[in-house]
Amino acid sequence: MATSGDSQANAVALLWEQPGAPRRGPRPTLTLDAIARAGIAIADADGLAAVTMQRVAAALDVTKMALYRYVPGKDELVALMTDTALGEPPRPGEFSPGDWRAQLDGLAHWLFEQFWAHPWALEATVGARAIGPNELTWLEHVVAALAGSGLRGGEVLDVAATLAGHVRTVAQQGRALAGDGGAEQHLGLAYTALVSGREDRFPALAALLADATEHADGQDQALDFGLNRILDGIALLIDARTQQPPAQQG
Amino acid sequence: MATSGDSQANAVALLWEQPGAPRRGPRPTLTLDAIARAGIAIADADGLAAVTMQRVAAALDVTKMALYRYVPGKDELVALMTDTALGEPPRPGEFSPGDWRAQLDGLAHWLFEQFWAHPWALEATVGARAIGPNELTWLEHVVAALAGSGLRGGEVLDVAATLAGHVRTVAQQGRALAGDGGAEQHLGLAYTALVSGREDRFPALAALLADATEHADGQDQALDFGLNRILDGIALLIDARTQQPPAQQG
DNA sequence: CGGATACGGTGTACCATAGACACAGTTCCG
DNA sequence: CGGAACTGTGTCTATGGTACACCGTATCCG
Repeated sequence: MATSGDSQANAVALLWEQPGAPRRGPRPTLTLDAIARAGIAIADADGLAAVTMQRVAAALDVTKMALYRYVPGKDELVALMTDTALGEPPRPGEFSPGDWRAQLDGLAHWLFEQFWAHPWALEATVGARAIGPNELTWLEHVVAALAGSGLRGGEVLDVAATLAGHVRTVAQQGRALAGDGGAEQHLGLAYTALVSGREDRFPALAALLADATEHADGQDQALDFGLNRILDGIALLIDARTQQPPAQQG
Repeated sequence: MATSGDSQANAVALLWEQPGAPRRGPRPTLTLDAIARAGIAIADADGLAAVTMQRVAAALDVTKMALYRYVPGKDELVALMTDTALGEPPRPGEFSPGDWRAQLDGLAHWLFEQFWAHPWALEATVGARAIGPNELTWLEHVVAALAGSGLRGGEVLDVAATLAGHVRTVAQQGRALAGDGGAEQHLGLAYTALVSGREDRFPALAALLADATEHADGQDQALDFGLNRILDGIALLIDARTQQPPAQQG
């Protein structure tokens, strides 16, 4: 399992190729989808570290070496799991046509739900990685929502990145707390434990925590708060663009 | 190396405890800082996967088991590396006092530089993890910048999360391209390769890419673009708050 | 219809890695 | 000066990813 190498290229091929089939020899017992789902079940239950070739194979009643007939290696298996777990994003254009803000909001919430349901997907999508069909479809919908907004191409991609980044962060922070110990319900409490006894070193934080612990807002609020700030900022730009000669050369 | 367990608690202790010393027995050959720096050098050069106890130990001319006298395990070593690599954030209040926007902008850029210089830190900071002193200091500065802005405590933390999330995302996307193959200079090119031949499935994306490939904006622009949108959105909220009876009970 | 040919699953093996444990050398305290 | 605390080392185990040879099976071609 190498982080480097061209496992990325292999993963791309695996994620994008059709299951179209030259049939010869014995019928395969497994399918890529079944393998992915077995891995997802393990990762959902016990985390990404618990996903070993051995365990996935055992869940499918084959030996681990059998898996290598379907996936080139573990990296590619994880990439496959990730895109499968994501699932196909909804088409927000059908529900709120013309309302880019509602569409982006919906897409962000959907993405959050996926990361929330499969927190290991956060770990699986750091560093250089292959982009799967479902992930690209999500991006397609974001781009479609912003078509005709007056934003330039690069800007649209940047908007998508900003949205995805925020969703990831909130999902991660929520899971970092609810995930392992399960004891701490709010990020503030984790900070409070660290700041406590070091108020001289973190005065602003200490003051904030002393005042904020009562009306703790959960991760839902954290998602919407940042999301609304980001969408406000985008709206500002779009408004500026649509009231001017569109997009001066630059 | 277990992702689960209470390695988090151990890491917290390791990151926060003073090197204060009961001295007896032979003088230690190493220091936590030297170990962290050896690990950082390896991770910078060959990625996080290349950081093994063996290799870190070899770089310090000891056996790998000697490291276990200093760190409880590899997870804790990585946590230590991460906070050490981050380094102490600058105090933006000294340079632009009273200007929260300039301060947040500076803090975000600083964080981006750290992640850019140590891309493995992105991988090291997913999932449940311990928060180190430098990371908390960064948060302290963000909170200090927003003190007196009229934002509520939870909202301030959410702002910090949004900023950090955006920085992480941009750093990650930039590295995902520049990192491994080094061939692709812009995210758009990676997308183009995938969309190409599937224009029917990704029409909006295809149109965007066809039009946007020339004026490609690098990761610097991606950072500033999203950052400005986020800061615009925050400014909107702050303005609204400061022009009204401050913070109706929520 | 019968081999050739591909293909799928298995068993065995190898290597790298994280970590446990007992031991031996070293320094300080009383 | 003797023991206690501490440091680095050598050895060992378990686990995980993956290569390879083998054998059985289903399909294709003549």
